[in-house]
Amino acid sequence: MGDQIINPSMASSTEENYLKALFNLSNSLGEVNLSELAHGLQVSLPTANSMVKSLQKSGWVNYEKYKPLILTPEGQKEAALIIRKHRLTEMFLVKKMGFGWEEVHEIAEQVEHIHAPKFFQRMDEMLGFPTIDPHGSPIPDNQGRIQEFSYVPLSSCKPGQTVQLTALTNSSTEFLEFLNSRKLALGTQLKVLSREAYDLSLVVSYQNHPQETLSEKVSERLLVRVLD
Amino acid sequence: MGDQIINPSMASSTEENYLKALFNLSNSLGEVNLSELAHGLQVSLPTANSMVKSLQKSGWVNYEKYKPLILTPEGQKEAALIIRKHRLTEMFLVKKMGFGWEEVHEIAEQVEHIHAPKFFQRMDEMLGFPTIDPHGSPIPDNQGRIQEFSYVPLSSCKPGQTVQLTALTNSSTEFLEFLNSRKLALGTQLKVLSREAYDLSLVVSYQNHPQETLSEKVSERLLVRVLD
DNA sequence: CAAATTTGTTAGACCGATCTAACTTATTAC
DNA sequence: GTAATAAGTTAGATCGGTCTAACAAATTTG
Repeated sequence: MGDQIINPSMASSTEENYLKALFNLSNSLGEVNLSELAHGLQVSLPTANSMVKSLQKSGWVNYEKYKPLILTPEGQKEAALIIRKHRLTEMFLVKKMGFGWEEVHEIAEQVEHIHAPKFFQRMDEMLGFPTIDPHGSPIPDNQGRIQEFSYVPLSSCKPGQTVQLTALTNSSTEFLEFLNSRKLALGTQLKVLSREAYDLSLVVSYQNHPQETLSEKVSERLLVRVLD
Repeated sequence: MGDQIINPSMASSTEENYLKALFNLSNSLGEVNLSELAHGLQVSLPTANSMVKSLQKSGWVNYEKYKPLILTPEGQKEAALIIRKHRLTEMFLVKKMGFGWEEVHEIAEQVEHIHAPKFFQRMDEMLGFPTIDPHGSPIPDNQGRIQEFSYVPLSSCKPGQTVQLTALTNSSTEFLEFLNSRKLALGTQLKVLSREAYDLSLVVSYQNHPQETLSEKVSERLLVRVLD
C-alpha cells in the first residue's frame, strides 16, 4: 500500500544506471564499447554484456556482437530524463537546502531514481526552471532535450585571454574541494597570464588571487567562455 | 563512482519495508503474525516466511515457528529511523515544497529509503526539528525514540465535549481528500453535538460548519485532544 | 472432540543482477 | 603476417526476493 506503481515499460534503477552511464560515456568518448561501459559501472564484462542484451530487448539500446553500443532515440530520451532528475536535484540541494556543490552528487545519485513527476516538477518551479546544474552542466528539458553549450577547456586558452568559468567536465568531490580551496566558482573571471611549456600548467589571475598556477589536469577540466 | 556505499549491516529497501510494516502493525494490532505481515506487504506467506527468517539472521527480528513476530530492540530502532525519514520527508514536502497532505505519502515512501544522513538532518533543521508529521503522527528522534501522545478517537467522545483534531490513524489519500472536502484539518476545534445510536455516527460543529455528520468509520480514525 | 478453517512450512521454481572460468574474436605490435 | 594482447562471449553458479503447490500445525466451530 502506498508503494510506487511499477510499470513494466519502466527501467529498474540498475537499467537507469546503465542508460545514464552509456549516455555520459557517449558524450565524452563518442563511441562506447562494452568494456568501457563495464568499467564505468564497475561491473564485470559478462554482467555488462548480459544487461546490454536485455536493454536491447527493451528497445533502449542497439547492439551487435563486437560492435560499439548505441542508444536508441528512446534510450537517449530515457537517459536524458534521468540526468534531468539528477541535475535538478543537485540544483535544489544547493539552492534550496544550502549544500555545497561538492556534497550533492552522492545524494542526487539516489534521488534520481525516484518515480514522482510532481516532485521534480515542483523542484523545477521552485528553482525557476534552471537550465544548468551547480557544476555548469545543462539540465535536459522535460522532453529530454539538451541545450548544448560550446565552452572550451581553459587548457586551450592563450596567455592574455580573459575568460569566465562556466562549467566543469569533472565533478568529483575531490576536484570540487580543490576548487573551493582556491576560491574558484562558476562565474569567476580569470585572466591567463602564461603557460609553462614544460608541464602545460597555466598561471592565471582572478579576484584576490593575483597569481595562481593550475596544472594541466585541472585546466582541462575547467570549461570557460572566452570574453575578449 | 558516486554511488552510495553499501554497508553489509544495512537493510535493503525490501528489508526496510518489512521492518516498517512490522513496526506499524505491532503498534496497531499488538501481536503480529506472519499472515498479517504478508497481507500488509502484499506478498505471499512463503515469501514473508523466508524474509522473516533472514531478518532474524540479521538480528532485527525474533521468530519461533508458529509464534508471533517480535522486533528486537535493534529492529525497533531501525524501523523507527526509517519511519523518521518518512515523516520528516512528508513534513518537508508539505511545509517547504507546498504539497497537500494527501499527496506526500507516495513520494515519502520512496524517499525514506535514501541513505544520506545529511539530507534528512538538513530537512530536520529547515523544519525546526518538528515532532509530528502532517498527519499528526510523531516523528521519532534521531536515536529512534518515539514520543507517545495519548489522544483519543473522536468516536469515543461524548456529546457536549469540545475537542481539537490532533492526528489521524489512517492517512490514505481517499481519507485525506474526504477531510479536505469537509475542511477538516489538524488543529480544528470541534464540538460534539450528538451521537446517532443507530449507526454510531456523530454530529459535530466547527468553524463555518454548524452541523456536519461523521460516520463511525470516520470518527474512529480522527484522534483528538479533549479541551473541556 | 472431531471437522473445518486458518495459519504456517517446505520444496522447488523463476527472474534480475551479479560473479568466475574458459573460450573466441578483434586489434595491436613487431 | 603471425604472435601477443585486448575485448567480447558463453556457460554455469550465486544471491535476493518472489511465486505456486503440497503438506502440516494450530485454531475455531459445530
